[in-house]
Amino acid sequence: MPEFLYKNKLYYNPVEFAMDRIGGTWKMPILWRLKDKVMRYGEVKKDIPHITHKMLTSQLRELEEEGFISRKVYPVVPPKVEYSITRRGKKAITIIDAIRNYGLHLMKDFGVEEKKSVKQKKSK
Amino acid sequence: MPEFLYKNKLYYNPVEFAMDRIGGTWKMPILWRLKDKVMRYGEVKKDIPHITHKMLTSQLRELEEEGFISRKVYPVVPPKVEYSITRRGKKAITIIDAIRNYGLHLMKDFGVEEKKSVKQKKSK
DNA sequence: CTGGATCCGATTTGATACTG
DNA sequence: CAGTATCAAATCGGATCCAG
Repeated sequence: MPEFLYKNKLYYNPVEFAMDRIGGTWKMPILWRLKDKVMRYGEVKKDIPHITHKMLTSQLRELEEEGFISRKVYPVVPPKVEYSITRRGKKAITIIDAIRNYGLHLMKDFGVEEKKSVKQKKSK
Repeated sequence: MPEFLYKNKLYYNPVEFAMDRIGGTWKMPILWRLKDKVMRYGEVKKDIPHITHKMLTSQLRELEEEGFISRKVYPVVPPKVEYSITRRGKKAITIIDAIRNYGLHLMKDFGVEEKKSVKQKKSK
């Protein structure tokens, strides 16, 4: 089994490495929203209603540090900050799209309905 | 944003649903090993050296409960248990393969060597 | 408006001991 | 050999307050 270190953490396979970069609950949803538009902090926050302030800032920070998005600060008052996707981030969109489609397939397979406020199973 | 319930947990998108089924540190590596062969508990354990006994049993249990693998117990002493991949698990292999390839791409992009050599850490 | 820091409970994971 | 139980450590996430 291949194993390697990155940022002082030991990884056992490429899947784990990829998931540490763009995995977790929020990174993919954030990247997905930035895939074809520049957005301000508040816009992203509004677009992902359930994310907390703490999680959004920390996840944006990590995505920026690892080069998936870029951050542009306008020196105005009040502050204005715009986030946009980078080339590396665009590459991630490809796999996110694949995972998303697989997720939709799985939901169907498990009989889960993708509808707001509806919590029932589909009869087979 | 679509949202739905499954097993009393609230999901906000298909990606999150998929990752909850086959994500985490160990599920994909386990499925990957079972993709074309039947293996006993001890064989999987040996093949994934760093996984702890507790994590392997719990992850195998979850994968079984959600239909990605099946478990066959031989009523002998000492116990013999074989794990094999199901149709649903095979479907997962497709996306795992894609994520794995993306991970390899990312590693190259980040300049990480897929060898047991110790790579230099980056400052945060 | 954006972001950082702190407290703290919840969840996850590892180590270890025990069982048939 | 395969699996279960328990305790403790580590990590994660939410709420809240402060700052430029």
